[in-house]
Amino acid sequence: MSNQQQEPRANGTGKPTLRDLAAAAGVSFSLASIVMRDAPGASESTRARVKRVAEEIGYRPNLAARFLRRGRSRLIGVSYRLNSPYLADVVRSIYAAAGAAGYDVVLGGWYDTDSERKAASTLVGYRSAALILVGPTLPSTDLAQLAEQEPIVTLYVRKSLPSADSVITNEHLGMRLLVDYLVGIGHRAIAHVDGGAAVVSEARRVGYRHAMEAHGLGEQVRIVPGGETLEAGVAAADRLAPEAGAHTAITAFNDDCAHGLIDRLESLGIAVPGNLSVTGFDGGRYSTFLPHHLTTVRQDHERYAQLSVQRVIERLEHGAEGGQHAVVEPSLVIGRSTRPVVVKAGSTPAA
Amino acid sequence: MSNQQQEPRANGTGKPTLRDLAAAAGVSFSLASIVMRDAPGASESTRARVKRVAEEIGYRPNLAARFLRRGRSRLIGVSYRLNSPYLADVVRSIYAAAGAAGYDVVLGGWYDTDSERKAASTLVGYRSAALILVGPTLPSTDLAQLAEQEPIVTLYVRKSLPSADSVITNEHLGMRLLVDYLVGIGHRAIAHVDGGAAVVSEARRVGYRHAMEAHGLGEQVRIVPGGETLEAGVAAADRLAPEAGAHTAITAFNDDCAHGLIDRLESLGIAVPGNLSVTGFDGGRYSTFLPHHLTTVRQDHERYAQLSVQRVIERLEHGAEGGQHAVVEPSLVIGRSTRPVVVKAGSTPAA
DNA sequence: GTGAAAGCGCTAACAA
DNA sequence: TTGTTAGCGCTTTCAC
Repeated sequence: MSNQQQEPRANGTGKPTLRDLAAAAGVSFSLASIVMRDAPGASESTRARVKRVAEEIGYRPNLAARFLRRGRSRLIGVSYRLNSPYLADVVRSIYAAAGAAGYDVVLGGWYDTDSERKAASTLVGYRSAALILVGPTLPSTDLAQLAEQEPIVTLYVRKSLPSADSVITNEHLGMRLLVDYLVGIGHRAIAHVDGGAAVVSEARRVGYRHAMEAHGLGEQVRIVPGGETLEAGVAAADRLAPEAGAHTAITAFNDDCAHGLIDRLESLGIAVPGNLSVTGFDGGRYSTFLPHHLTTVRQDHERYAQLSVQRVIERLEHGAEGGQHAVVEPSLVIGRSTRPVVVKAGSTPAA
Repeated sequence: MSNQQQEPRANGTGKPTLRDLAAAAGVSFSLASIVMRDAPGASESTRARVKRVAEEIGYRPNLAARFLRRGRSRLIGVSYRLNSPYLADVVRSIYAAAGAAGYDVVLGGWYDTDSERKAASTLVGYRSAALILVGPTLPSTDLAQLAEQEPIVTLYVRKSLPSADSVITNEHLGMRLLVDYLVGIGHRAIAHVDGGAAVVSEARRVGYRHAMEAHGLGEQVRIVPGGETLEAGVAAADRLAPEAGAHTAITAFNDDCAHGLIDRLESLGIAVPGNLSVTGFDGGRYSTFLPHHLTTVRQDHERYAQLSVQRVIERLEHGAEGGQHAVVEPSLVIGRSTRPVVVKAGSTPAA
């Protein structure tokens, strides 16, 4: 039918341009543009025809040109650590939330602080309108620099920057849920494996301490050096083994740490939860995973996504100020890594 | 010192442009451009000064403008399924390999076939020079359409398209390694839990069958319906339980399936590896994870990344034809989910 | 509905 | 080293 079988102009990229599309569809350049961006000003029939031709010749709007021309874009840059299944969940939800609000998402993946810096820089280079940094490890100075460029919101991590927003977990509550639960099933001697250099270590440590004190167990507070990895959990187990009898439960810094801890404890002949109850923290995809079925606290990743996107939109569209910090409440998940304290015959449960 | 404290022009985005940078640094527009793209033609001292000023005023090259102007870009689009820790590994390695070759990477995350289609489309919209599709689920028709636009290479999955490249696993070898190992430690009655609709199911199933036949165990071949998820593994365990005594080992379709299988078997009182040995397939980050220490085959994700990037470059820079399929050999990882067959007193090991 | 025109920020080639 | 220039492909405004 179309007797104007014209080939895409050799324009360097080999790909058809809007001008090619207009020619192929027999409409004006402007009309083609109107159709492709779903703007008003074209009849339904033309619209359908142009779209069909676009499909035929494989035309796709050049996003670089579009963004360039549009200036400030409806683009949210999302930077996140590859390789972390927990975070991937939230990224997925950000896609959904942003899409619903008419924003596009551009991803920047990273795996260490250097690559994170580069990823953020690239995202800014794309002239994203705002940045969502998922679990950033960047120091405040870098973050401050980014915050000067565009609104940023950090997820899971709160940095003390006047202009950055954040969505974070109520770490204290999380630890309290865990300790309350353990105390509720009879534990008293509960130790905590610390997160070391991890950003939220202190919050969890303090949360643990407060929760213990709230139960009048201040004397029982015991904090063991640890970290946020499987390996750190393994090392902590070695550290704990000599004093095995002294505790009946351990709150590990996070799920990975708990997994490492449990694995090593069992190798050392200390059964979990038989001899010792262990809890995690995070509630990611793999944490309540078979077969440990960790007792842990779960985070509602979708909520994080919604809050962060909402925040971005408030700042972008309603000119809201930065510096707000939303707090998400975690919830307790009871697994099989904990069990009630067995009261020895003849002894009385402590007060 | 710099008495030309001029504010960034209000250009809509609020961000400094190259022109602002040139003015702030007191150099010409062209020189600033030369410095920012590390092109020859500027003295070291100027270079340093311009870079410093760029830092000061927070100048970042507008990537959209740069790509637009450059036409065909040194940009590789990588589409991958969010939420899969295995794949994130390879994405990370693609970053490294691409970076080393002077390419940038733009990520497209997805979570179902629809969003995968959209992600791929966006990547093309960015005028990426080539596409690496990690574990695509897109049907061949979509892939063919993409392949018309630019070179594509599919990872882990081979589709029968004349123009697409792929990097895939030697599934047959993987299954053979597993079966050989099991037979070597005395197993004869080895069943296979199938992957169902998964793309590579057939290859693994056939690999299993061939390996069994190679050992003269064709009679023992038993294939149980399964799938690629934890849940599928659980269901398969239920299916296998009634005939528990009939097998001494199971090769599960993949690691997730194996995990589900083991977890359910143990709940049913069938110890792994005590009563039954189980193997996985994949070797991702979480598969040889504590505490199952699955016996499985591992894939060298870095190798996939290197091969795919190399392929992209061959096509882009040396005009190579598509349609090549690189095969990566997996390697056996011996864990704790398998153990030698215990020969019952009075019986003789079968021939 | 059309057609013209300006210009987003940049690269790259050129002459000075 | 500099300044100039011509676009990359698109959006958007305007008069027709």
